[in-house]
Amino acid sequence: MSRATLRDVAAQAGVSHQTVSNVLNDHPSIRPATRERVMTAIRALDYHPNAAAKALRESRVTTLCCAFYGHAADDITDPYRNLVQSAFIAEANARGYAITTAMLGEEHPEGFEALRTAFRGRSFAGVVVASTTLPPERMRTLAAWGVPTVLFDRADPEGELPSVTADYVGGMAQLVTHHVARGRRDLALVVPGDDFGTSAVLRREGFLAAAHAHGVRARLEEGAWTAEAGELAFRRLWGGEDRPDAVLCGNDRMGAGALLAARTLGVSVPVEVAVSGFDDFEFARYTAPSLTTVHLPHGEMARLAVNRLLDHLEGRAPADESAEVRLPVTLVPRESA
Amino acid sequence: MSRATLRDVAAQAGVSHQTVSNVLNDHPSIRPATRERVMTAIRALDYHPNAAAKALRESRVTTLCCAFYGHAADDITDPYRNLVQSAFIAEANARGYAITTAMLGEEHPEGFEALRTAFRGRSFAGVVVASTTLPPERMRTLAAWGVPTVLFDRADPEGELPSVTADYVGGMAQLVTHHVARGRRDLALVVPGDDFGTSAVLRREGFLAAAHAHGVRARLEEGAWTAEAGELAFRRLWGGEDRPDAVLCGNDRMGAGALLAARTLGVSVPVEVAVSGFDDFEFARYTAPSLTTVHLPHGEMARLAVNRLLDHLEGRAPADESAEVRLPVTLVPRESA
DNA sequence: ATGAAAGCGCTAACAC
DNA sequence: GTGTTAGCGCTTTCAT
Repeated sequence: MSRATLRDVAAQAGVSHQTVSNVLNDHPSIRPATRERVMTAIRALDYHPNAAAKALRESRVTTLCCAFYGHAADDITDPYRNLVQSAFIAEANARGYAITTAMLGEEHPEGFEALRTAFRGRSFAGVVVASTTLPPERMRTLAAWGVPTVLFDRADPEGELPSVTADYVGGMAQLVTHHVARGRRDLALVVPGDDFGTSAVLRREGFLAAAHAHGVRARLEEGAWTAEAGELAFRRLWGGEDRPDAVLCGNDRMGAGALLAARTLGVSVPVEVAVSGFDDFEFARYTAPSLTTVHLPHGEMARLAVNRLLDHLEGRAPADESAEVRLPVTLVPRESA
Repeated sequence: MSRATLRDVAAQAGVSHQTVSNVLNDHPSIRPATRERVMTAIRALDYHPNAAAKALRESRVTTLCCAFYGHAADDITDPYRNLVQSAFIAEANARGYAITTAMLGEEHPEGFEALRTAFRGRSFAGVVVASTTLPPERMRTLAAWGVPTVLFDRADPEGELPSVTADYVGGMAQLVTHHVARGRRDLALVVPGDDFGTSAVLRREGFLAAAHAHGVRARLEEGAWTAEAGELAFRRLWGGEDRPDAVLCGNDRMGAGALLAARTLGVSVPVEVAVSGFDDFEFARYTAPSLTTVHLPHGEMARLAVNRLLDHLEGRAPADESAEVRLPVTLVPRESA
């Protein structure tokens, strides 16, 4: 039932186990007849090579790790993960690699230790870390550990680790321009504050710069990346005397939360206030009103990240290996703004 | 930088490599002093055991596969996957196993071959297949291949493979009772038709039985598990002369789609028609109106599935090993019904 | 073109 | 208690 080995195949085919190995690895100069005989035996015995033995002998790993970093509580339902992971898996599989997934966060530092152990123990060859908030110290640690890494959705401030990101600054600028073009003059952006996330910082900077360029008022309101945080932030903004006429949210989940708050408070969107998100996840179409947002090419980003990692691992890395690759984004106007 | 082996540690500690192995595996009767010396050497050399060598020697695998089955296009953004996978990973890690993830679907039959190859090649010890639509033939195949399997969200009609599901019938009954209690008398259920999914079949049966018990009208409208399908189904139902007064959807994504259709058509929910979903995903709170639904304990289901698989693999399987474990669900009334 | 020998890093036997 | 021997299943020399 379970195990046929190379030698079993060899015996069955009447050759040495070596020859079987050669057939399997498409070695040149195997006689077609031999090859055929071996293949028949392989099929007859339903032989499948033992991955561990192969890995051990070749000291070569064909597994990649896909690590998500964040607060478990916040991110466990984050819809962008599906898309990202699906693309990782598809792309890695296409290049002959398997994917293991890890969940990382400062609340569970043992996760990092486990990652290190797994890497040193040759359980995976390299990692893509998907996160908007990975602390720079962690990047330094990964680099120091020598783990081949590609950052996803987050650049390395030191420029040491390669990364794949989107044009957050440009996206925010497009959004601000859109709001201003529709007559908004008092914009508020809800984003996490000091969360180590250049992603948040860039969204903030893009927002402030664009608002300034247009000569409109710009203010910031703090909120985590969750729907609930968007809800609370909107309530705070609306609770004051001095209400903005557009509430931009750092992502779509927050946008959905803000829309709920508006609805609960009886605030008409987009008449009284415009609301926008960022990311363009599936349900941005299904909020009421539907959510104006910026589309990030998450699938493409994920494919790119995997390919950069694999190019590095397979030694065909380009010159700009540690650079940040920043993909363009597109404004998606809907009903909310 | 990269590799210290058992023998390096042994040399450093001045013992045989076996002793190091014994220390690592907490063998009885190692002198504390020796142990201490070995541990110091391990730390000094930053030694981490090679997973492949260990696996090869022990012919024991500590990786589990988490396979999602479905139309890639439909399911790639399915929010329930996050939750399920996070729970898989957390639970498996807690018991010392890693998780690889695979995406399966009939459009890519080579995925099944790859799964088989990986299993036979001892890349993973067992699999949890998450799917509402896995065809029974595939179950038979997995069973025939001898892959230790636990089905998630889908029972085996033959009762051969163990499964973890939720009480779809009971959930639908609760939902129907809820609608009827609020005066609805003409209920339509949108679910996939002949999709091999007992999950769909059970939802359908629960619906029909409950409606019949309450003596109200019940009809079926076909639609896949996506938001778009919910949208289209609602439009069809509303396009006819004979409109229902409640539209029950097979899941929340469809429910969100139905709500969008209602809004677009100017139909007031829940005044003119009630709408409900099933699953209770994050955004059920954020649709407008918020979506009445049935909460499935996905996290608990996932933990259970992993534990059943591991109990089986580790030989501490209970008597009812191949049974379906069906978890209770709870009605979550919101604004839409 | 094919076979024999060696060894990847580890653990399970048994000997000392 | 600790060391020696053997071998998990495979690929890489090197002979033939």
